[in-house]
Amino acid sequence: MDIIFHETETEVRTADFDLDKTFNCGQCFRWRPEEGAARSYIGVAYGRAARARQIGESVFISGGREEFESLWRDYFDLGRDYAAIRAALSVDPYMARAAEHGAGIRILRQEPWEALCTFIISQCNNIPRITQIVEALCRLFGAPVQFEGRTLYAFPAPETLAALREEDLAPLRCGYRARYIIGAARAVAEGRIDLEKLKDAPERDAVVSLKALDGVGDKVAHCAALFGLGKLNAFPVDTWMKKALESQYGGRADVSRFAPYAGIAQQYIFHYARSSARPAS
DNA sequence: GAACAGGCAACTC
DNA sequence: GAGTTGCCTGTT
Repeated sequence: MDIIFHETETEVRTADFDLDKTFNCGQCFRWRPEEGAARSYIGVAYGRAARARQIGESVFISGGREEFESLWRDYFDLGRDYAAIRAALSVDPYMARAAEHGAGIRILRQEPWEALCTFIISQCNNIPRITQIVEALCRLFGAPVQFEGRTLYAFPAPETLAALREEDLAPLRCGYRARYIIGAARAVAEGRIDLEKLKDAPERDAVVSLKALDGVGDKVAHCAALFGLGKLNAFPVDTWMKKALESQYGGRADVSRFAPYAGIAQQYIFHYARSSARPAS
């Protein structure tokens, strides 16, 4: 992997980074395709706005060395050897195909609160609507961030949402999830759950702590652990995964074969199952 | 109108 | 403990 610092952008050159797959494999909801530009996205993470665009095997991320080293290198998980992980995960023909198909996906290290909150919103919702609700949440309650003359919004802090009432979330049209969002925000803001601390806890303990929150079950807890706490062995099972596991392993999937990277295996399977069910984009 | 969408909790037996 | 049902809202 080569890192090249240009005047206003940092170039990451590697065969193992595919922006389209990384942003569209369902792990995040805050990177939007830039209109009129292919393979170019604008998003906000950790309160910083950026453009990420890809040309061939080069990904260009806005910002210089300081910003790249302090944020984007970790955010895009660029220190990890995904090719070696794919090889280790290829323990059966199906998994090998899924891994091959998902080459280039990187698990983003998102803000813990953002991951928890967006996956609470995701329950029983489709992706366009999740994106819409998350955007509205940020627009209404997030801090504005200027980027190239446009105003974007950071993900709202738990403290901000903790001060709201359920009715304040009515414009989001997120239904019964409003109660869960406020409840989780208060738990975080009041220190009843310490997400930063859970980053260092064993995955099993982190999942148990997350599930103590109202509205957080197995699936959401594993998503928050995988995408927000860096627990790469967390294995969220949603309806897509259920179908894929059922058809490939007869419902008796032995996830321990994928340790310690079951979460990455999950992303490969999820992406593979979904893209073979839809016309290629 | 009914069924469903990247679940969860409360309730049943 | 496995299975069922209501929940907000929007789309098909």
